[in-house]
Amino acid sequence: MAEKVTIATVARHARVSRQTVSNVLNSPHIVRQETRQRVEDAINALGYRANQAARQMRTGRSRLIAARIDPTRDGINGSVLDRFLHGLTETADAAGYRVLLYTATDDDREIATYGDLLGTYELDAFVLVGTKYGDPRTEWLADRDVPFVTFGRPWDALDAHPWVDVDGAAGTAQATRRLLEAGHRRIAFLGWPVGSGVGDDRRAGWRDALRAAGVDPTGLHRETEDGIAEGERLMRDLLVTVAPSAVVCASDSLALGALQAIRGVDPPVSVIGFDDTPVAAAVGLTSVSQPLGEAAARCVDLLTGVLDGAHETPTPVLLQPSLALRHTA
Amino acid sequence: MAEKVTIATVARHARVSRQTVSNVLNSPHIVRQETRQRVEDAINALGYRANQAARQMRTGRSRLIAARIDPTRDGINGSVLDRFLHGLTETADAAGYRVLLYTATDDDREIATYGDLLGTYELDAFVLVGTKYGDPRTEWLADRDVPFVTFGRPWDALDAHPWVDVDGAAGTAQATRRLLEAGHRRIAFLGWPVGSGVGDDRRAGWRDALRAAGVDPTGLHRETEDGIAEGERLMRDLLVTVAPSAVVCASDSLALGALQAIRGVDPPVSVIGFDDTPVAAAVGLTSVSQPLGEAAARCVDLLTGVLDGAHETPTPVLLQPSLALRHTA
DNA sequence: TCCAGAAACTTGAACGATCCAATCCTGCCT
DNA sequence: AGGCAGGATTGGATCGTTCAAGTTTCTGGA
Repeated sequence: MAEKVTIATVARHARVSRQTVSNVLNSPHIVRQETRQRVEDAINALGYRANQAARQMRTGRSRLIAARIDPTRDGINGSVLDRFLHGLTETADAAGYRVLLYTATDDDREIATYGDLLGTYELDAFVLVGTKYGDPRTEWLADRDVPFVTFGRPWDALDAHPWVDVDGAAGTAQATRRLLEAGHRRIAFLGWPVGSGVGDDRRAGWRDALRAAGVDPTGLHRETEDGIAEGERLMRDLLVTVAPSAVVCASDSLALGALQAIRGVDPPVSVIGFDDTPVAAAVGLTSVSQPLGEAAARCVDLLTGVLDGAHETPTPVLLQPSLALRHTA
Repeated sequence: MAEKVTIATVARHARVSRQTVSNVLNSPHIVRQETRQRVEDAINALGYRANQAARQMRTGRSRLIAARIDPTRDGINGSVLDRFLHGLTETADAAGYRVLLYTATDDDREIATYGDLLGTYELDAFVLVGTKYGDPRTEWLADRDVPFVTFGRPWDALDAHPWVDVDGAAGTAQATRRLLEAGHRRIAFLGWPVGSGVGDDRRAGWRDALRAAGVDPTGLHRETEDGIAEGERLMRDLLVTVAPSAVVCASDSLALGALQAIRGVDPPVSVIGFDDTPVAAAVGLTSVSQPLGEAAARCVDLLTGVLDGAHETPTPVLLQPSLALRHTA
C-alpha cells in the first residue's frame, strides 16, 4: 500500500505548514483564497483524510454517536428499530458523525456500558430509544452532562432533556376519525395496561376522538400485555360483551390477534393497528405509520445542535404519524 | 466532572511507571504477580480505561468493525439483518471490538465509504452481508488486504475469502423431508429466478430431497422475484397446473403469498417458508430458521482470528438451519 | 517613506498510549 | 564476597492532529 498520507505530507506538497493545512480544514475563512486552493488541490491529489484518532486526541471529540440495538423482542417491533437505525446512520453520516452500536440486557449493564464507551471511545453522544418513568439511564447521562437525545418522550418531565417523538395520540385519533367517517360508532380500543406513557397516550387519542364525535367511550376498551395471543383473547371478549364494529389497537401485535378473533364474523369488523410493521403490510392491515426516518434525522439535528454550538437546550420535536391504508379499514 | 484518569495517574497511584501499567494491560505475564495486583487495584479504584484514540495512534488499530445497515427492503427480511447485527454487536463486544454502522445506496458508494472509513477511522475489518457473483466490494477489499468476512458464500470461488453461511439447501431439504414424512408426494417449490447463488442453493435442497425419496421434481417448481403478490400469483398457477399438496418456499414473502393463494382450498395445502421472520411467527407459518446469532458469532471469530494472529486464511463456516414448526406444515 | 496594526502563516508543545532500548534489581552460583 | 544472568522496571521517542504563541507579510494612513 502507498505511504501513509498525513497532514505533513499535504503541507510539504502544498508548500505550507501543517497548521495552515489544519486551518484549511477547520477554519477555512482565515486562510487566503489562493493558499486554500493550493492546499485543497494537494489534499485531493494525495487523497488525504484527517486521521480521526489523532484529531480526537487533541480535541477530545470522537464524532461517534452510540445507539443501542435490542435483541428483537416479540419480533414484530424489531423492524421499527431497524428502520430507525438506518435513518440514524444515514443522517449522522451526512452530518459527519458515525453510529456505534451497543447492547445491554438491563439498565445497570447499559449504564456500565455508557461508562465504558465514554471512557475508552470518548463518545460524543447517545441516542436512546424508548424511555420509561424515572429512567435511570437518562438520569445518569444528565448527571454527567453527556449529550443525548431520546426517541420517545420523557413522560414524567417533558423538559428534562432533548427528545423526538411521534404523536401517538394523534395517530390513534386519526385512525378513530377515519372509522367514524366510514360510519362506525361502536369503535373499541385494544391497548396496554394503564401506566405506560406510550400506551396511555395512544388510548387518549382514541378516547378524545370518540368524545369529540359525541360517542361515549366507556366500556369500549380493554387492556393487556402486548402479544398476538393476548390480542385475540381480548378481542373475543369485546365481541361478546360490546360487539364493536371496529377496533383501534395500540400495536400491530394486538391488531393481528384481533384479526384472528374476528375471522368469519359478519359483517366484518374493521381493524387498525399501530406501527406499520412488515407484518401489517404482509397481511393487509391498516396501521398507523411512524415517520421513522424523519424521527432519526431530527434526533441527529438535535444532537449536532448541542454538540456543535448552542448551549441552550433545544426544543423537543413531536412528529405526526400517518395512516397506512390497507384493506382492514 | 472528576479529573481525567490516564495511565500516568494509575502509575502514580500504584507507585510504578507508566510502562508497567501498560504491561499489565497488554502483556500481564511479564509482570510480577504482586505488582500486577497493585496496578489492577489502582485501575479499579480510579476507574481507569485505556484511551482508545491514543492506543490507536500508536498501534494503528481501532478495534472497530464496520457493518452495513440496509434500508429495510421489502420489510419482511429486515428483521434478519436486525437479528444478525444484534448478534454481531454482542459477540464483538465480548471480543473487545465495537460495531460501526454505515449505509450505501450502491456498490460504488459503498466502496467509497470503505476508503473513508479506513482513512479516517482506521477500521480493523468489515462484515458484509450477502454477496453476489463477481462482487466488486470483496474484490476491492481483498486487493487492499483489508480483513473482512462475508455472511453468505462467495458463490464463484469458495476459497476467495473467509465466510460464514447457513446451509440453505440443507434447510429446504429438511423442510421437504418433513413433508415427505407427513405423506406428501406432490411437493412444489416456489423460488427465485435461476442465477442467484442463494436461490439456486435452496431449490437444489428441495430437488435433491425429492429425488432421494424417488419423487420426480420436474415441473413442480416456479420462479419469480421475491414478494408476496408474486408468491400468490405463482401459487395459483401451481394449484391449477400441478395441484401440489404442499409447497416449500425460498422466502417467507413467497410463502405468505402462497398462504393467501391456498386460502379455502380443501384439503389444505401445507406451506413452509424460509427465514423464520416475525411475519412467519405471527401468521403461524412453519419456516426454516437460520441461526443468526451463531452466524454473527462465527463471523467475529473468523475476524479476530485474522486480526489477532494467524496469517493463514481461516476455514469457512457452514451452519445448519433448523425448522421452526408452526401450524402450516 | 515609514510605521502601526491586522492578516497570514510558521513553529513548538501537548494530547495519552505503546514501543524500544537501557538500566536496575534480585537471587543464585562459584 | 563478587560476579552474573535474568527478569522487572524506567525514560525517552513516537503516532497525527490541534492549540497557543511567535514571526513574517501585507495594508493603509500620516
